[in-house]
Amino acid sequence: MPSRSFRYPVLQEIERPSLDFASRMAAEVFQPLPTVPDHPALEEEVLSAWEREGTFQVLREQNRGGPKFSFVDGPVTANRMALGVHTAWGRTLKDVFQRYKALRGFDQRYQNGFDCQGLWIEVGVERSLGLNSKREIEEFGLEEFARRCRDVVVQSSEALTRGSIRLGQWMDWGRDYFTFSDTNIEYIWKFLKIVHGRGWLYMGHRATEWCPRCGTSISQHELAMSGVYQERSDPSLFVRFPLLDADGQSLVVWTTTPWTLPANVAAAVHPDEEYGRRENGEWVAVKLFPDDRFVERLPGRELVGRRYRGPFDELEPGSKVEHRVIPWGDVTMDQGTGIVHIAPGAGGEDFELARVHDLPVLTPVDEAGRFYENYGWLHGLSTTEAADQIIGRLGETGFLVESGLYAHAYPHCWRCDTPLIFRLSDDWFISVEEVRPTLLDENAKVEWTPEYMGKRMDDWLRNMGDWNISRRRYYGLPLPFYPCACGHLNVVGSKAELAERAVEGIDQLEELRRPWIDRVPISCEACGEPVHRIAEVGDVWLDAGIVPFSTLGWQNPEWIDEGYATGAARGLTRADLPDHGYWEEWFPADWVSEMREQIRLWFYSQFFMSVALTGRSPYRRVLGYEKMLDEHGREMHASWGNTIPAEDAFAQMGADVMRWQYCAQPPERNLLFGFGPAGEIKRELLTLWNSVKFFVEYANIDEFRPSWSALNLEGDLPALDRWLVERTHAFVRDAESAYEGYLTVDVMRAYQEWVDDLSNWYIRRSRPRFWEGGDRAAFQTLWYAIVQTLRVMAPILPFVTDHLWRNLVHDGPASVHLAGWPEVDDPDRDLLRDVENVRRVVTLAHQARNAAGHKLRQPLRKLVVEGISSSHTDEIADEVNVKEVEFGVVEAELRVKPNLPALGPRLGRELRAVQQALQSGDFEELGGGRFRAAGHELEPDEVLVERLGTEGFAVASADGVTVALDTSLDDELVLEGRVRDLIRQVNTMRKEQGLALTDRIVLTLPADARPLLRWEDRIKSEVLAVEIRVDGDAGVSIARAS
RNA sequence: GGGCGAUUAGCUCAGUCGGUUAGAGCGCCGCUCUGAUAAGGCGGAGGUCCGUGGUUCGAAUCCACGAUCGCCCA
Repeated sequence: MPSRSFRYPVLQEIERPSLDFASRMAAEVFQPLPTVPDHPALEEEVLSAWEREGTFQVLREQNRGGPKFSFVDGPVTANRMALGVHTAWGRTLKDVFQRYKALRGFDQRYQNGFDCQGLWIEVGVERSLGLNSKREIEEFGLEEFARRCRDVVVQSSEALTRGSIRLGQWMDWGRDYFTFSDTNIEYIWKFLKIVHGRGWLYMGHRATEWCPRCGTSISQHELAMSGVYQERSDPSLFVRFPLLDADGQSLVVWTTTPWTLPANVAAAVHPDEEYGRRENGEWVAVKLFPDDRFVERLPGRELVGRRYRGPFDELEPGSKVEHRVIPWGDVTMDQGTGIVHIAPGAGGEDFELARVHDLPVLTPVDEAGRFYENYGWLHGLSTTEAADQIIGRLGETGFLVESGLYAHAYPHCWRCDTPLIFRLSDDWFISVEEVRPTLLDENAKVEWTPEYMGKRMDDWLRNMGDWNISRRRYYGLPLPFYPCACGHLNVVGSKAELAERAVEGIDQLEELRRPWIDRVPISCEACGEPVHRIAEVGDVWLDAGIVPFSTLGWQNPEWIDEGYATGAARGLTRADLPDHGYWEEWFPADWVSEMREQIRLWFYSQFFMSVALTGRSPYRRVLGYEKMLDEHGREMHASWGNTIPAEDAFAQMGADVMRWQYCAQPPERNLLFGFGPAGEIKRELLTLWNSVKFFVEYANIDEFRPSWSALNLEGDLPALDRWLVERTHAFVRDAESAYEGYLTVDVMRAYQEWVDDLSNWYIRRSRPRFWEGGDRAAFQTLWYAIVQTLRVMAPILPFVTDHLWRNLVHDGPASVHLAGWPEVDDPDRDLLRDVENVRRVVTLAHQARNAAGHKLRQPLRKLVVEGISSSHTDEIADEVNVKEVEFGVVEAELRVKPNLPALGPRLGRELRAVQQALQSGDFEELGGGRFRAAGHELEPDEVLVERLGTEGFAVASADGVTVALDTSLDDELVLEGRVRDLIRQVNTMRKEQGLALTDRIVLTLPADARPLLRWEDRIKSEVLAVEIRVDGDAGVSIARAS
């Protein structure tokens, strides 16, 4: 191939910070590397270097004014006292892409956020205080309770920050947003007021999932959190409802919630399904009991309207109800009886049916899930306590047909794990109907990775109900709703408005929070009478969803330094409240990333709020990722002992290894995280480490001094060096497109292939050039390739890359993270392909050697290669240890195979005959690479020619390439083989005796080794011997020369 | 019940547009190379590509039906 003049690319020169100048000048040599890196130790060193040199600040300064990359961090709930390895996954991804964008010169905000309110925090405090109900919290005192909650946030945010820094995450620590700041709360108030202005806000009475322990309803998206649905056994009851107008006949219903039976008002049948009456008078759906005998059959619609006696009509609420049969198209025929017990006060769909059919609504249990007084003997019992008694009672009254147990997935409270019940409650909602079409349109513009997550969002947006925003709790956003007896709903939109309209109590308002805010009544804007706030607090996802507005200063007229640090956040952060111009610059986010369950949580809440306020999505692009499991694929549970605290992972594998594990993971699959995979990763990292170690050892010996500023050398490079440079450029390009696609897994794949090429081809091929020294091109090329790769991998492995960078780059940027992204030319793909071919040939030749039983140390005469050509004959000869490489026809039995992609379309059905003829050797050679078989003439590009073995040759074939190794030996070859054996033996001895690479020796050989002295010079130079002595019948021995 | 996805070696997973002998890593066995390597290379054992049917010269790949698992919704 034509020699190609190579030009080193000009690398971006960046002035390095002066504070490091002195220490750089002192480092005159490369620091020798230990055999194995101690990741945790070197990471601590790098962390202190970053700290000492202010590397992150320098980076931000360097990129100031550059193009903007807007990332908004989803807040992490500040309730845990240590970083978890699953949180570290997300934080790693966020950090990787921020670091990548920083290398590309992007200006970024780097604001971290904490979620500070809501049940998660409350429940933790309740536990630590030993409180177990809302009543006990109120007795404890809401003021002190609020302070305890804040303490949790303070401690947790410190712990999470420490862990994140250790992970290598670069954020603007100290300017974090805390969602419990008054500023954040005020922004939500503003949002709610706008929403109210559009008429979307309403108080609804509906059945919702309810946690009896927390005493609050649970929203649809809280049900989406992982761990909510758990397997559980419930009673399975078949219950008889006697028909009033037909003696001896009854409807049979099936239920798994006995406690709802006292609230029964109706029974639903499918109007179009067939129902049958058994001999004993029981009506059920025919389809569900196909083997039963029925004395009468009716379509469901003819049962509609019939009245029956309720199961607990002896209790006051049931006695007042006229129980009847209603039609319902959603009655399913897969389990139960086909007749559904309807209790509108205790079931979601039941409640909807009550509206349609104008049914009475019975609410059997209170906030704590206990029966109300008018339920007589059930009064005060919890739903589970009541179940047994209800079943017993049904047995006594003859209503019970059958009882058993039923295992199913049942929802539990996402925080306290209590089984949820359905309960009617008054909750505040935001209607979504009007904005739903815009939500769908906007979501279609968002680029989701993986794509199916966007579809999930779309499904959710299509099907979600109105947003239940109220919670009957304490430590949360105070909903600014002041309903007046006059019928007017006052919604306060800001602290200033509150102060203006306050009737009293404004002076004691420490924070916009219960209990202080509840002491501030305002005057009704309609009638002027004093009105009080409702007691409810807001859904935490309002807190997180407003972040793209509250932290960026939306509609804020003037920038306020540290203006975000208000209320409970005062003293915790120095975050500013920017002005509206800033918001315009940074909104919407270019990219956000969280785990998949956030689709219905944070991805949704901010999306909803943003579309409501601006008509636009708050983000352009999303990276979602799946779940973390242990290395065997099981869920991580503290009780199973398979959780890994991030602290342990930092100490035992190191942050880079963790980050590798996270980044090697395709986001659409669950991550199997653990120490086993970490061990593999450590081994893989070793290859790069050892490559650098190799470079450092010989560069020190050779006193090689790379120069960052003189990288733009011109001139021809030896072919192998040119190849490594092109190979590295190809890697840079591949990594670049992987990063741009937000797929770290592709960066890792490209890196692993590159390292293999570096270590198992370039370095292995080049070793003698480094031993001999003086080959500037070799050192320069290896240095260049490693240094470029460090830059590419710096976002993923920020510690080990910087550690190596600081050792290798003496006059360039002080840190790899300040070095920018390598600018490279398009790689020479022809050259890369050529070397790939060489490696294919070498692999085949090694196979052939293996088959022939000749060790690689034994030189052979000739290798013949057919089916491929290459200019790299010397390299092949050297790798295969043969004297001669010949490209041409292998003199051996032909094997011809059809080239299917070429022949298939042309021959169609005839192909099979040709294939068979070729396989059985029934073909004619026409010359020029053409063949005739089964009556068809085959062109050269329509066949693949391979060769089978032949006398005196070892042959190997694959994919149309054949190599034949001449296996005959002569005295000369045998002698040379012995020489190589000896060299290897001596070098092993050198190593065993601990000689330095540069030590010279005196070699003593036994007499029978005398013939080897024909190669004396070669032996001397390869084992660094100054003298070879021959000494009778002693063995081989060495001594260090003085 | 509806939707989405998956099912490939002992384990974890690749497998491009339908194409020749279905691959990798780890683990196991044998051999080998080594002057950076605790690595590397070569070979072996190990496969009902979930099943059935279809389309096609040709199916792990496309289509249909079914099974199992996971996730989401109800």
